[in-house]
Amino acid sequence: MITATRREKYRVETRRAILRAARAAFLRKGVAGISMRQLADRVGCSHGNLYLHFRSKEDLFDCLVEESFARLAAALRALRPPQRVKDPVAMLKRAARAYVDFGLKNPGAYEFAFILRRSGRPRPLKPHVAYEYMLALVKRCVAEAGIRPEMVENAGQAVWAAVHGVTSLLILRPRFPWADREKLIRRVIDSAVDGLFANRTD
Amino acid sequence: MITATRREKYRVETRRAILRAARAAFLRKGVAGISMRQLADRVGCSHGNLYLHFRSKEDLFDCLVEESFARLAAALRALRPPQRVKDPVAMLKRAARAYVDFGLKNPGAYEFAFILRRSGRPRPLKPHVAYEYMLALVKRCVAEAGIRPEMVENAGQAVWAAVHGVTSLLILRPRFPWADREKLIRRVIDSAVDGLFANRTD
Amino acid sequence: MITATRREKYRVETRRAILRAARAAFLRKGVAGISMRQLADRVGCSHGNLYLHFRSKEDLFDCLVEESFARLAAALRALRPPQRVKDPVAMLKRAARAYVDFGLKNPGAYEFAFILRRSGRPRPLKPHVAYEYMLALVKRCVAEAGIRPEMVENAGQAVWAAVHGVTSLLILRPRFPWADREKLIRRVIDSAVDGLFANRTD
Amino acid sequence: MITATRREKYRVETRRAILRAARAAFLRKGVAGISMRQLADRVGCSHGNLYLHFRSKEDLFDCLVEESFARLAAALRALRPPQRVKDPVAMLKRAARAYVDFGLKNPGAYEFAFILRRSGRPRPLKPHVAYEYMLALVKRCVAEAGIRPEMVENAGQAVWAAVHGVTSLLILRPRFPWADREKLIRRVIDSAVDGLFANRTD
DNA sequence: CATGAATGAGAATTCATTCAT
DNA sequence: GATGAATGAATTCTCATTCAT
Repeated sequence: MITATRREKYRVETRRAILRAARAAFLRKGVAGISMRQLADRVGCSHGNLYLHFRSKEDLFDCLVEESFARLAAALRALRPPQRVKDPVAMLKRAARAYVDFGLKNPGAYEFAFILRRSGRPRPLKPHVAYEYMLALVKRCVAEAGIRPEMVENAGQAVWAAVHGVTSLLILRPRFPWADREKLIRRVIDSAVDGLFANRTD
Repeated sequence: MITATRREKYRVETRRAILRAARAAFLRKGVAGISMRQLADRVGCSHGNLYLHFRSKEDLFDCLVEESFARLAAALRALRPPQRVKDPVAMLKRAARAYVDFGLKNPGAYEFAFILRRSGRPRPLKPHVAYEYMLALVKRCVAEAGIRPEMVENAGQAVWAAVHGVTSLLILRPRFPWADREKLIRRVIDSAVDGLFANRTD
Repeated sequence: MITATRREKYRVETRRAILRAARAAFLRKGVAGISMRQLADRVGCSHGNLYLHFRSKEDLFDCLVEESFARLAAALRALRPPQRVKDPVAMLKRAARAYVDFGLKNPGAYEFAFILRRSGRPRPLKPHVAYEYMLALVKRCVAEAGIRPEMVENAGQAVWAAVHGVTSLLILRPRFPWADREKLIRRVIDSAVDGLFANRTD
Repeated sequence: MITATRREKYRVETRRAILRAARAAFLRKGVAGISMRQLADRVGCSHGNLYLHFRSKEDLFDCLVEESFARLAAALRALRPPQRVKDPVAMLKRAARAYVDFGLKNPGAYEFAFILRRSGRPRPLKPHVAYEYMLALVKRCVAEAGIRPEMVENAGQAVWAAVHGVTSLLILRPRFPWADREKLIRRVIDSAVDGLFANRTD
């Protein structure tokens, strides 16, 4: 029925509007810093309405986190799949860059996904698409360089650590007098990736 | 007077007990997730009592942060001062390592210093002893390598970003299947520091 | 819509009930002597509910003050407008009498308007309809008597002071052994008004 | 014993210091606006100490009120006793003026004595020295003028009402744009006193 | 005598959530 | 489906008061 479809569409739109407003509001004021009432005001609906779309504030928060992961996955999927890459080193740098860019453009999502703790319950041990994607690229680099196969995981984790470091610092301390964000990001990525191919004896 | 001394001692002990309990509680539940009343319960005193030692919840949090910075500063002061170092590159690596080690041994302190936010407002811009210490070392490296003086700050920040990355990931995700923490730390540091001396054209 | 109207009506009723209870409670216990919780108990609703109608306790108090002024204004508007009065002296006495009568018939309103203070801060400078009305009458008397124009304000304030004196004393000290309230009021007003036309050299 | 005397002296001094500070503080911030702690700070002693001199905050307040009455009585006693006055009319005006001056110089005391309500308990029906003093003067005027003896009380109350009016208004509304306080006071008093001798038929 | 640590009741206010309309 | 009035628990923080030292 058309009516049902329309309604459904409307429902989805409202839900999206809520999520969008919540993302922005939580980002600026913090999760605890925004009330359901204030959120409803920003959405332009009654606060009671929010409960027709989300069971609770926590549920709304959970949806945002999930959405965040989905966004990050999409950002990485927009790059060429690792298997078809010709220059894996360059590609690894581009992937790392995409990761950082995602974090800076979606700081709220990044915080939800990689920084914030949920009060009480332990963080779920989800596999990170991002990490797995970079790991796949690192594997592709094995042939090209002196990376011993047993070091692949370690290498991938090192790259992840570095990019996470620059991303999270830029997000958490936006007012620190960073010399040049652009150059900083490039340098961190270059060092981390190039360092993979240095001769190590450990 | 003996009485005064005893009182003072008692005061300090209570204050410490509060700080200890607050550190643990804030870490587990988040700053916004614990109320002064709950905190008082954990300390074993009345909630009004907390306000005899700290002007407000925010003040209490700030004290924890400051304490954390002080601990980190002490850990770095145990190293040789930058001016007297003979091999600054090696020293930079050792400093970075000390930084990571401090974070892993004092995860709570590290979180307070570099990860947690006061609810809402951005944290004031305090100088980081850690960053400044490493920056001083990077400056000492200028003569040795191709670091252009105007890039010193950028270089220091890149090193900080990398070490912060590995430290915070290891703290926040202790159950992630890290391949080898020891090697991971070394690799991140080596890459970050060695990367400073690579030829760049940016 | 009927529903909306009903709701609105209900809202207004609740608001009125709160104002009524607050007026009584504040008068008996003082503004600082009644808490929002106690007030809610007297109204018969939750204390949270009060905040749906008034932003704060201060706001509630201000509404009561404003209401009082409005009532007094209405009482004076029932008299002939100053411009059309033929015998301004008699009219001034009648206005003064109306002022006193209002105070005695609405002691609560009078207290809110002219006696009670918001805790701490001085009350904002509102124009007093009562004072302005009497001032206008005094101006009309200028032609008739030896009141120098530059003394008009002073004269008006003197009349106000006298009528306020008798009104407030009768309200605040109802059990004082007043000889004869009626004669007292008349005497105070007569003296104050007649005194305006006495020859003074100051 | 000398020691006991000295101690007693010290005690009295401290008590006085507390009363002095309390009078000033209550006046500026209101009774509910100052806490015992803040008061102790202003006195320069511990808050616990206050309780060695006054059983409670209310007790302290009561003492202030009593002191206020005593001060007013002293201010009036400084004038010539009514019986020995030669020109009772002039003296009545001077007494009225002394009353107003006392109020303006001790606004806190005046508020305590004549304006404020105690929460709950009704105001004690103490005889007012001030009123009685003025009443005595009015009696002395009887011979001089056409005041019928049975109107003496009424006349005295009318004068009191007028002077109370100007005093309390000047105290409660210090920011009102009074034209000229000095002339206002004089006019109110003159009108009230002179009005006593006007021919009335009531 | 004086101190000040401690208490616990209570202040104003905000919040997430429910539910009759 | 949407509204918004109502709730009551929870929040931070202040206060008068007590009492061991």
